[in-house]
Amino acid sequence: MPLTRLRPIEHLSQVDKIELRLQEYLRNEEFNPGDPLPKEMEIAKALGVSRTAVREAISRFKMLGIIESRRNRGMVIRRPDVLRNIQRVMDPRLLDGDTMKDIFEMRLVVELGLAHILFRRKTPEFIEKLESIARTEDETTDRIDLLKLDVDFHSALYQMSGNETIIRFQRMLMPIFDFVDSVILQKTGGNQPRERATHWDLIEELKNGTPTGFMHKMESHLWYFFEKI
Amino acid sequence: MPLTRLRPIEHLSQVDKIELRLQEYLRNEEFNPGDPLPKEMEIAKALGVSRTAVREAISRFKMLGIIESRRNRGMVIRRPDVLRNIQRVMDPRLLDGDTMKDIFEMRLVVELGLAHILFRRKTPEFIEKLESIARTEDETTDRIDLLKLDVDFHSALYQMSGNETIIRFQRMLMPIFDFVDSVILQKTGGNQPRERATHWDLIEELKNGTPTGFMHKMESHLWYFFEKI
DNA sequence: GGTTACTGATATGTCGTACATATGACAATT
DNA sequence: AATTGTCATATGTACGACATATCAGTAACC
Repeated sequence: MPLTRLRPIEHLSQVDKIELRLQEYLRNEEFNPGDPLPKEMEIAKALGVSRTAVREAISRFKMLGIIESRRNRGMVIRRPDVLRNIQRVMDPRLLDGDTMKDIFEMRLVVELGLAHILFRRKTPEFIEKLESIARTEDETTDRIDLLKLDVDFHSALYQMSGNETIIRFQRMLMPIFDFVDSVILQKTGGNQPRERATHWDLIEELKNGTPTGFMHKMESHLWYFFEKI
Repeated sequence: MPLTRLRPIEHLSQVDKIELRLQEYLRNEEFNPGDPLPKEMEIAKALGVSRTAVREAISRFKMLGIIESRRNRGMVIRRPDVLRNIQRVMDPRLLDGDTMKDIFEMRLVVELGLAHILFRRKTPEFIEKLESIARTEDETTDRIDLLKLDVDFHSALYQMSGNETIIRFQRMLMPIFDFVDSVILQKTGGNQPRERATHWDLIEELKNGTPTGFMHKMESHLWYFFEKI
């Protein structure tokens, strides 16, 4: 008897269904930030469900930052913070290995692609900051401190991009980077190929070189990460 | 009188406070996917609040995909889908201009950085697909269709990366890309500089060239977008 | 006249309770 | 032994009640 023909019944909870309806309602009605929403009771009546269930569904949209409710005045559409929600979920414990690998690879992609923007936005102050970090690195031997300084250096590069979304993207993914870094460090025991470009090489290229040259240096710098992936 | 010294009183709702407590609880207890959570009533008792409020807070975590509740069996920690939550929020209407600009710039960064991965993962099948799209473009004159084919071409490149997160990242940002594309198209009236690298140039480079060469071509290809930003 | 204080309607916030119901474990039946 | 019945359980849903912040309009006050 071919039971594969019997598709399992979708059984969404009431709240799930309300969530879907609201989502579609929000899309179709073309709400803009600041626009008021109907009252909870009106929505409940319209959907034929209890206010409790509606509140649970709406609470979910509050988590996403799409809806804000002003006590006793009603609810309004909010301008959501795109990255906030990922940040909440960026926990190495909760993600599987493949996803983390992908995310880390994406970091490499972004850092390579960053070159052009950096040359466009670089200033003496930023260069000075990078040099300051590199100098501190020269005086540091502790492995943990060096890892932290490495993070600082790359963070400074993101900062230089001036792109707030990219900066927050990096900050958000930091837990994953840390995790992967430490795993790789553990695997390699800290041994690095000698031909690897250093932070000083990157700075020099940034000061007197070209975007393409910088990208090559960065590629070399990140090479052994590529290898590990 | 310096009223700036008076920090406004934080008045979080009960549910907001519960949300925060749960967040910290989840982090501290080091939950892994599949781990069971205490019952709603137990949580309510422990926090000294009503079950209703607890359910509203938990409902929010269900939105993020961190918690899943199995009817009458209890709640468990779930492996969240990192990008799902952004996707829900990626609505051009809800984002402000600066954020969209940043996001679009990030797209450019990613596409430039993609070069190395592409050379590593390219196959005859993917090249053929790109050529097929480019051929269709040659036979198309309608502006809207061309825009769609352009999207297809770049989507195919993302596909080639084989990185599921990057692919979904692109798919997720599609609404923004579309929006910005159409705005730029409107501004420029479709006029493009003649020296701009074409899709055929990119394909040729991908077949017989180098990652660096490809990046240069891509840079040229995307140049007029850079200009607009 | 303009500020202050009172008052009430309103919509959200919170709670308690009751009941529905899917689920898995265990018992009963053949 | 395998299927079916039962039962306790924890979540799902609903309703009603009250608390309370907020705003609007009104009254009182100097």
